[in-house]
Amino acid sequence: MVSLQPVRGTHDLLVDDKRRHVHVEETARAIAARYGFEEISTPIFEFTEVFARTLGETSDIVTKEMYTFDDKSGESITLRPEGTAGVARAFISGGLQQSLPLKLFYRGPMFRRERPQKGRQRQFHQVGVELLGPDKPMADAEVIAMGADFLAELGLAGKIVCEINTLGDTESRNAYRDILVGYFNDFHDRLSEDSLIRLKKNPLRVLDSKDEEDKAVVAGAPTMADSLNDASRRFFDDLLASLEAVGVAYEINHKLVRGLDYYCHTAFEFTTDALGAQGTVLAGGRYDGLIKQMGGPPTAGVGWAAGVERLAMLVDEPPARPRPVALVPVGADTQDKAFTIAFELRRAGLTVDMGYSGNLKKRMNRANKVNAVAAVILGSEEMERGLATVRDMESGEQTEVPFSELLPHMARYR
RNA sequence: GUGGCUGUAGCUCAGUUGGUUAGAGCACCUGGUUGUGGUCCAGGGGGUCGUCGGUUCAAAUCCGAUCAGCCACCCCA
Repeated sequence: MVSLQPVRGTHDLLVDDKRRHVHVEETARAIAARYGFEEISTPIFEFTEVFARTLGETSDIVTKEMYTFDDKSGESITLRPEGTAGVARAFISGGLQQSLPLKLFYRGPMFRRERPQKGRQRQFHQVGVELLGPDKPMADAEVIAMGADFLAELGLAGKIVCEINTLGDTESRNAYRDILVGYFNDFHDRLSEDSLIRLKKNPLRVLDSKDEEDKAVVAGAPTMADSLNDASRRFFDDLLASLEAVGVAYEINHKLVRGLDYYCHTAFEFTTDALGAQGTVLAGGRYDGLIKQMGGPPTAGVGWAAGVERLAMLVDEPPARPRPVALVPVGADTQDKAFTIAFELRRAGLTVDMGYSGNLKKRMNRANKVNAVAAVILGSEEMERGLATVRDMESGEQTEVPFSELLPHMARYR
């Protein structure tokens, strides 16, 4: 019995759930297309190196959350824990620097071996975008605005806020890190165990600790803003101005940091309080150093990824599926004719459902179950007279329609 | 990886201090209607009570382990 359960943290997407997912993915793709982004796919597994090198050797994802295995050639393979590294790798191996700037959209499953909880699974799905080439804040603004539009299109504008911060360039970030470490070292005895570890591995992350005592210490900490050099400051100011110009509401959050090493300058998160502890629904930032670090040509980039499961939980109802016309043959001798009519209607663009067995009552029952708009009833008597009975499932009204007029008559149910 | 809560029919859940054949609603199937759905009425199928082990004359009920789910920490979409 145990073997018939899905693996922990994985889920089947049965029809209703799948519809919600598709709705989220399709609106993301539609919005991305509106911004000139084209969809690509990269493999769901890569050589382990691709992720280990780019995500940062100390990140939690690399150290404890990757699904890594040796394949038969002895190569270490990893199921992708996120999308950007694979896209960057594809950019390099595909020689895409010739077609910059590149606007890419992707969607698909990601894998992280975490303890499941609300909004967190071991196999989950993301939609994401990457804008490669431009190093101007206008690009960041475009990408963030696209995220905001996407969420608005899903009807989530009121439930979600956009938080934004800057990590500055390398110089600014290093300067800030030193100041921050100096500050936190004075509070060594007040910081939580977790934060002491963060202080060593990634000091910026102490900033978003949930521990109450840590928060008190963090409240008095110097902010990134004070450590920004002129270029970084201007970059951030220009970005904010661009966002305002296109009407994207945001909140600056000086404590917002990103978990992955490759980010610089812009970091942003769209969050909600409707999902418990996992409130981040769409997040991203700028990663100018990533592609070079992987061995490619120096190439700037900005992007984000959004969690499809989390968004699907927030969306009220996906659009209803189209209501079909039901074909209802009565008696074996009308089967073939009904089958033919079903195809004619389908080829005319109608959604048609025809069952495989059952008497009139059963078939009407099924018509009702599939929420049919109309039923085309065909008995031997009708067939002899060269017509079918069309029943409007809403009103219950029935009309006899000659075969020759069936297509135009049914057009209203399209 | 750590902690708390939970596991009874396809789904949502009852199940009284351990005590006979484990229940309800919804869903499903059949009939009332030999060519007419949704409503209504009547009937029916379906559970080794997550799994394994223990305590007991007796376990869905108590104990242990294990698996899974949920929630939180951690981390993140």
